[in-house]
Amino acid sequence: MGTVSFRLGLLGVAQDALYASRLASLELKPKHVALLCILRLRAAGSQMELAGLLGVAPSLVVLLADHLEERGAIQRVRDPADRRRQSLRLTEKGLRLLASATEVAAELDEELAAALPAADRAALSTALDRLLAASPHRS
Amino acid sequence: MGTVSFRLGLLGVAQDALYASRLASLELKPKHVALLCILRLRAAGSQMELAGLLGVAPSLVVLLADHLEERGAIQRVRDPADRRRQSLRLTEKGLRLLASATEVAAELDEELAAALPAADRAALSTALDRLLAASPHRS
DNA sequence: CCCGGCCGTGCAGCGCATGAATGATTCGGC
DNA sequence: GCCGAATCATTCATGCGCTGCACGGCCGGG
Repeated sequence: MGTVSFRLGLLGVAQDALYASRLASLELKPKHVALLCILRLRAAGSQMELAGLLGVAPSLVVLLADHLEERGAIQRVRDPADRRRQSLRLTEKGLRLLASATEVAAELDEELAAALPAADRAALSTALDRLLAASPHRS
Repeated sequence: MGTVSFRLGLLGVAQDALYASRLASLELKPKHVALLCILRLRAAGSQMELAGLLGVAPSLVVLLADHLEERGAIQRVRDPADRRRQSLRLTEKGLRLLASATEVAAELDEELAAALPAADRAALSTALDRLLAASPHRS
């Protein structure tokens, strides 16, 4: 199996599971972090838009947002221009929560780095960046 | 989110889902391919061992092996030395099936390569190799 | 020979995610 | 200005992958 995509899938799924377990103490899942991450750099217009960016069904965004709202990490604000839409806003608490989640990911990075020469680390990072930028649901 | 692990997880999960959908025509899932892949380069001693290598529960290996056996891709052979164990053997048909699955993955690689300079491609490949080699369930 | 432990297997349950149905809201045609 | 079609958020029922547990067959030491 010399294919990149297959190995990328294997490692990615494993990494996702690992990250999920480490995230348990924060009572979050990777998908929640992804949502917060998107909100941080581009304030979302609607949940539909988020569903597209995340690549999941709109009904799932509802559940994710519910959980984050209960936690006080985000606010649901009815768009005054179009009262069907809910604009999700990141709160201070949400920003701190995202920082904690990022911290956890940084710890994983260190463990990953232990098995990877510094040169490979940088190359991997830029490669992932470019793939993510070209990905259908970019973030 | 500058962390490598998080982006690796995102892309990996997406790639896995994409690969799964492309694999539908072969009536296989990525986990099946992973199993075949392991069998190809190290003939497995027991299903327990495979469960460890795949990082899944032993009862799942049963289902995966069932499906592959019905397809004639593998054979279950009772280990004569220890009749509790089942030695899984890759058949000719299984080898061809794995080749088809690899072909599908290669097509995905081309699509991936379209968004990635050749230099990055090679760097990504070696990085994934090293991470996989250092991974708890190495294959 | 028997008993504790391991292997494979069947089964029930859990969690994530989807798709269809509902209700509220907006927009376009006339 | 009104009415039907389209859109958004939400809920619910469903499917599916995976796990944990219990059972039966099989091994090795006492």
